Amino acid sequence: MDFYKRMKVACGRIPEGKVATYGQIALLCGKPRNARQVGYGLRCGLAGDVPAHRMVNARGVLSGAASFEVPGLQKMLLEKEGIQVMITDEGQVVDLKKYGWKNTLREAETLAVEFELLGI
DNA sequence: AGGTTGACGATAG
DNA sequence: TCTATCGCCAACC
Repeated sequence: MDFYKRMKVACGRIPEGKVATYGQIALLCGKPRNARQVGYGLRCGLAGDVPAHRMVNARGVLSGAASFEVPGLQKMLLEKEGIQVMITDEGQVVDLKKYGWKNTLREAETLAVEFELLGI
């Protein structure tokens, strides 16, 4: 199984105006304990052209903001999609209750079938 | 081959 | 709720 190829597909499913967590994507990719690899894959561009700005950690923090080309770019992209980004002592944060992607079990299953079909 | 790193996450206290 | 600590694992020295 090619984790990073799966990542590319899974990340592509995150709806505009929503954000997903690293752990959530790892789970969708069939490797629930590989949250760190999701971040690694994005940082190194191993997942190709994906909407990396929609990725936050489990607390809603834009933990990868510093890795974007321009400082503040991730925040800007999110706000352009209607997502409110707050500034707290933890840094730039979004409200997961409001903007977190709540994928259905059906979506997860569909994704799994697709991976099988693609042989990844 | 073995130690370190890190866009993470869960849990105990 | 906040902190400390531990588990995790592919990459990269």
